Amino acid sequence: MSRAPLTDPEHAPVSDSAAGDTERALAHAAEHCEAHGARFTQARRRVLAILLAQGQPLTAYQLLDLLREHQPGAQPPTVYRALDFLMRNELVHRIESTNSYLPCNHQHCGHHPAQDAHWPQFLLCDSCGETREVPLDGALRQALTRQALDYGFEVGARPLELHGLCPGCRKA
Amino acid sequence: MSRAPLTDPEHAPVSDSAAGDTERALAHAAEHCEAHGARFTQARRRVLAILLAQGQPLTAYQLLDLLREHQPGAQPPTVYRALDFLMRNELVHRIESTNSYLPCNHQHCGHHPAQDAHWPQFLLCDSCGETREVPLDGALRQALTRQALDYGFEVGARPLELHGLCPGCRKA
DNA sequence: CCTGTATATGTTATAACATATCAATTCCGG
DNA sequence: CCGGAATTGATATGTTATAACATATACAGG
Repeated sequence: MSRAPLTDPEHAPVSDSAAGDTERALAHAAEHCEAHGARFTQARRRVLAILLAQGQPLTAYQLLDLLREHQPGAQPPTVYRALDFLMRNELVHRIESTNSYLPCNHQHCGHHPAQDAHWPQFLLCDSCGETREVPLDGALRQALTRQALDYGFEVGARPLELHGLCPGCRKA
Repeated sequence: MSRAPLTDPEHAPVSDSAAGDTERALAHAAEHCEAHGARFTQARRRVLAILLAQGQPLTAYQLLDLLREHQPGAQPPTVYRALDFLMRNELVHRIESTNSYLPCNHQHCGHHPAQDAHWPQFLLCDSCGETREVPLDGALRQALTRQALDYGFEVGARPLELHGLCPGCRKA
């Protein structure tokens, strides 16, 4: 599993617009937590901020390294607890096939039929690591549900992880 | 991730017919390897035999414990090497979402259009752990490929892991 | 304001999953 | 039999994730 190099979220990276996006996403997360009676603490905010700033999935220990720049005493449970919280609150997704985490882009919220809510799908480039969250298409959802039912299984709304090549890497 | 208790493959379990199935599968594996110039050694045979006898996915370390009953000095690399070999030769699959391994049931071999060969699919019961390998249905494959293409992605033939409830657990 | 209770965090250790490295052995074609 | 390639043995380590327990903080109700 090769991963791209990282940047320091506090100092270096991100264009102005990306930084703006991060701020908006953090504000949205804070609201969302408030609305659900969940506490959006410093540690949780920092972890989400790092993920938003990176723009790519990170492993828990990459996150830990970045978190330690702000919070030198951070330990693995610090990160895993924040990730658990963020996942419970639909703010972060875990990618099982790469043991990594990325912010929810809310593609699957609101704009689609109820069935698709919280049933996101990921397109993962095996060449460059690009990870794209997209809403689960109705036809695909139906085909999935249908085939499982052919064997008597009832599928839950777990994210699908589709591996392949992104547009850029297909040409190259 | 809770896992069912295990039995000793050499002594206890399996009905006569299951034992027969195991023998047939081992014989098939031996042929298959011979045909490909691959060496189906004792260690590899044992690992496959254990997986076949268990009738459920096993983690590498569960396998290691069982393997040690025959081969007390076995170490993690012993198991992982055997698994790598068996996976390269399409005799075993890895389930990413549970870090476990199970024998290929060859559902996806021969009886289906070329596109589906080596593109198996798994139905996983989140309640009892039952794992079923089934051929990838044409409609589903098409829907997958299609949706990925909508975003410019070209999907590869990675197994799908569909979580949900098996027929038995749906009732309960 | 204080105090009980739930929630969150700090800290240490360890569990669970997987690979690197290098030496010794085995297999098999010539 | 010889020599190279594949396999195995053995030790160590890397990577991902959680258990366990102590401490701190938030906050509702008296």
